Amino acid sequence: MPTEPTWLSPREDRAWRAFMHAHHQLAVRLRRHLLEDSGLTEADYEILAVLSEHATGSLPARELCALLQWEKSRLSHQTRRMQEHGFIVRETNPADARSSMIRLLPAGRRAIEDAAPQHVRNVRRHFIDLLTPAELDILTALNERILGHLAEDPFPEHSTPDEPALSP
Amino acid sequence: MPTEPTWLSPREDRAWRAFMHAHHQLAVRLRRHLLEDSGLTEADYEILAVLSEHATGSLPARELCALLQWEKSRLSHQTRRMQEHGFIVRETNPADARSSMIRLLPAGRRAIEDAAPQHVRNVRRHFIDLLTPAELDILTALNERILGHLAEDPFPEHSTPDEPALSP
DNA sequence: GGCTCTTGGTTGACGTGTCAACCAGCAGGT
DNA sequence: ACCTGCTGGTTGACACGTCAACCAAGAGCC
Repeated sequence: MPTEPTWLSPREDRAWRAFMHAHHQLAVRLRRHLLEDSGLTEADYEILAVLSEHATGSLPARELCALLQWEKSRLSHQTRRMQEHGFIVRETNPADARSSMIRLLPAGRRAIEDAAPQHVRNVRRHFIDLLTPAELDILTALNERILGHLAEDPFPEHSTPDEPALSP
Repeated sequence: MPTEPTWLSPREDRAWRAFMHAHHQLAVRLRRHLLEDSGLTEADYEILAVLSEHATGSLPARELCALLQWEKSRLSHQTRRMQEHGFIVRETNPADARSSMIRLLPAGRRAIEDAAPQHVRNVRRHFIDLLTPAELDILTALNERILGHLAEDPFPEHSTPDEPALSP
């Protein structure tokens, strides 16, 4: 039987490059627009978007992590910076002394409310408006298939990094 | 006339999230595989791939920049690191004393030749194999449309950063 | 109560990418 | 020749994300 070819065919290669490139270029463009007309980073925006969608404007860090699919250390660094900018505060959770609550401050709410409309316009301009509704649905289906496959085929976990597994 | 809605519809939002997420998750996965089974970074891989495709194994930095669509400073940092790893050397270009040539070293060629087959397998496993040829072509067309739009609608250039435009 | 295990979060170090500044060398005009 | 501008490349400072180590507080069990 023929083994799988080592290389991608020109057509496959083109598909692969287009896929990676399109996303990357689009992400770069949107980041620059966002930063230029609102001073927010993509990371800032994501945090503020999630927080502002929650009535209380306050979430445990753990939940933020889960919603954003971020590593906890990344969230910790990011929230420290945002606290210095006055967008949020980290306060201790009375229900669990280990946990910390991330609370949206007025400055943070103002920032996201100022930034969001223009950002959404840019998403439309560079993505949504280029596709018919049917194409949009196809694209969603294919991308979700890729995501689904990644989810059900997890990365081989790195044999717990904490305990160094020594024999004294 | 109805103005454009400020927010994305649920369907649009889903499409947008799937697009961004699928690419990001896939990129993360491939980076981890690559690093784990060949010790190469994505950036290393890209450089080595381009160099190894050229018969001479040597290119002016400027051309590498253009091929990879990288910033020149990024290339400079990256090539310095890779020179320290012994994958490449930077040598002066006899034809133009400003320019520097990036030359692939044997260790670099060995590295890319060892890494490529497994990397291609991973691209197939997590991307190509999930799609029928027809779907692959559709996806290519849509992604290339997005790329084309970005290309013909360039980011408003930042009023030349170098000259500070002062009035003495 | 004590003992261990787990969970939630922080920190520091490191590799990477971007930006602005800088510098040397080429090119064009006079 | 000279001056001016442009081009190719390097550097340093900074923001970001990942990893491993660490710490403190809960949970489970004797």
